[in-house]
Amino acid sequence: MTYADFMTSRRRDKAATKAALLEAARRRFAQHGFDGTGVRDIAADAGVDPTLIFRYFGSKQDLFTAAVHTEVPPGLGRGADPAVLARLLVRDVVFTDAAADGGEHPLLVMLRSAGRPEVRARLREAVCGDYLAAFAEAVDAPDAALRAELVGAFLLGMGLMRSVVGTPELSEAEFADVDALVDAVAAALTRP
Amino acid sequence: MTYADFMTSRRRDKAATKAALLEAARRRFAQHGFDGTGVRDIAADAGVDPTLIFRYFGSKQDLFTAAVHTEVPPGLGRGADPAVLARLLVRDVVFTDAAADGGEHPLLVMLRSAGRPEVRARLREAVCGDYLAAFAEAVDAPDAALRAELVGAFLLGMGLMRSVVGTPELSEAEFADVDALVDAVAAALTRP
DNA sequence: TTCATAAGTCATCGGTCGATGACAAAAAAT
DNA sequence: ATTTTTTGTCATCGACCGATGACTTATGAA
Repeated sequence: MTYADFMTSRRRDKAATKAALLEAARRRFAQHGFDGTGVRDIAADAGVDPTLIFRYFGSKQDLFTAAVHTEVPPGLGRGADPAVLARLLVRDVVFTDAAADGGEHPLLVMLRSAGRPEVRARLREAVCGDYLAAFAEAVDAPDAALRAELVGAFLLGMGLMRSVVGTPELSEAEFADVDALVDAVAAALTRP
Repeated sequence: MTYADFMTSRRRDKAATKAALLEAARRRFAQHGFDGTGVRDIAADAGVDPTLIFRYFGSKQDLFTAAVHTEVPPGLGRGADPAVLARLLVRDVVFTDAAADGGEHPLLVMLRSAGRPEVRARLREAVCGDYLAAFAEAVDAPDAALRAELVGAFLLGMGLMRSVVGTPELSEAEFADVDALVDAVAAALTRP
């Protein structure tokens, strides 16, 4: 049931309105970036009056922040094997189903709006703090941090190829198609 | 000698003005994206009147197109070893000196403005046609195209980590620091 | 020196943007 | 049934943006 359908049956539901705005914002921001998206666009997608954005979120920037707020790392335990960590992340964030999960992954959404300094700072924070730290700890080498960043580069690049560049093979691929190759790359980067 | 210095000594030079606009545009677009950059910003950086953009390039969009116009692939010969091809590209496009070369590499500039459909189309064209094709030809495997895209993802991801995310190790690294690791990844992806 | 033209400047337009505050209507409380 | 509070709507503002056309000034040929 879409939000519009909902509004025809039961009207005036603050929580549902906010949720609809958040999902619409995530989609718009992911596709067109922060600057390329207007509050009127988001509101139209959500079937809602544009001014509700300011009432409920304060500003367009605050709505963006709320939309890309990522609930920290999933269940990636520290100290695990870096290669399985990489495969886990590829499965869960790179090959996440954008249609099902209420929009694209926050990291990719931020990536498309990285022109804004605050967004870039938050992105760096999320990538380095939440994700790369786990890798760097798990790698046993003098240049562990560099290797971790290279693993991150590979994953981010895959997400980019799929959702931004739209390269033919990767866009259509399933996780199983790349599992072995991801494992090989992660092994090459984490085993000295 | 900057353009401003030039203007104080010898004035009214169409070619120099166009060049200054192109360089300023490349820098601004790379840092803030197409939507985040105004014609007045570019003109101010170039020390030039904003209306000259329209006189010399037609529109902001046309200036962008001219700024990211990439002079096709460098000297990457077909049929070479994929691993040395990868290292060559990493050295020449990922680790290109943004300060020296008149701004960032066109691919990264486009990446930051990928919200616009025309830009995304041109980016896909450049990535797939000019770069990945050479890889796919050189790889001898049934899934050569997919492997080539994964190599591309790795390179693009590295560029992104350096210029957008600003990850600490990769941002400060020299080509020599990653040469061996890049070679290892390329080998893992291209040798079955 | 004069004058034609190339190069740069100025004033301004219409449109869109984010944001505000006054207002209307629907639920909920009394 | 009346009042209160929540939820959504409307009109509009000031700022900025890309773009245009008329105007001014420098340059180089005659």
